[in-house]
Amino acid sequence: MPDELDLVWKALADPTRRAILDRLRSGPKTTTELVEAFPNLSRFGVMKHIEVLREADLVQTRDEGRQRVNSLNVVPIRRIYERWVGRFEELWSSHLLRVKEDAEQAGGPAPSPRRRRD
Amino acid sequence: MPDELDLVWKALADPTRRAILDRLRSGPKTTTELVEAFPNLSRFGVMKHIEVLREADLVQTRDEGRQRVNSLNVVPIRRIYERWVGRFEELWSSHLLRVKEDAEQAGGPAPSPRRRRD
DNA sequence: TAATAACGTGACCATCTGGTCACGTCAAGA
DNA sequence: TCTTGACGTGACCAGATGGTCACGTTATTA
Repeated sequence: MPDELDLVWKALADPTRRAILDRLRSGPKTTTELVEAFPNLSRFGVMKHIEVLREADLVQTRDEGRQRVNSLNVVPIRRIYERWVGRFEELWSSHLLRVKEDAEQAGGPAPSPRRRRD
Repeated sequence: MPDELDLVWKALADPTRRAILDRLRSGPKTTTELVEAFPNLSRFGVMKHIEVLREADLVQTRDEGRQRVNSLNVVPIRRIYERWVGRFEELWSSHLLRVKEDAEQAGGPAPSPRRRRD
């Protein structure tokens, strides 16, 4: 059952597209600026990725003269977190509860929840 | 450039696979139990999805007699949150500052982003 | 106006992906 | 033992995806 965030998930599935979003975190960029950031891809390749991101509403564009400015839209990422990742977050914190002594030693946010002794 | 979490992203890109993970949140399930949850798919279709999830380490399996028990592993989801979503979270909270009133309205069903520490 | 720089479109192709099926293996119970 | 039920493997197919290119349009600037 594809939900309405499916386009977003599909867009995020590609490493190049995630890299583009990473670049846009520091601020809007023109298409050529983005293209130059990926020397191993052609202009069209990058443009296609931008288009996919645009259809997922992860990137918004506005034309400025003869160039196009692409800016990041964080809302869909937030939605994915709220509606999906968050529910699993509850689960991994309850895991922490189960192995509480461990968690309190590790100090919580430490990336060492590897222990699953059940 | 595909990072080591690429398999996880790719696995999450499919709505059926996300649905499987959703089912596993309530506890481990045998393969046939999962198959029965998706009447519109054949057994092999579901099994292929499980295999993809297994390769991404999102699902762990153990054999019990002639049946196989599939259980959820939240660690990769947590990693994705920590290494990727979290960085955008900073961005959307600064956005929140900028359009604060809007954010407080829209923040309804959100599990209140309590984790903001780095 | 002419040249160039920035972007868009459509066609095209190889590979990946989601799905099916035929057939085979292994374990439990009559 | 023989049958049945649960799962696995490999082949196969249609459609999606990631990538290229030739060519066209629009806007700046000399």
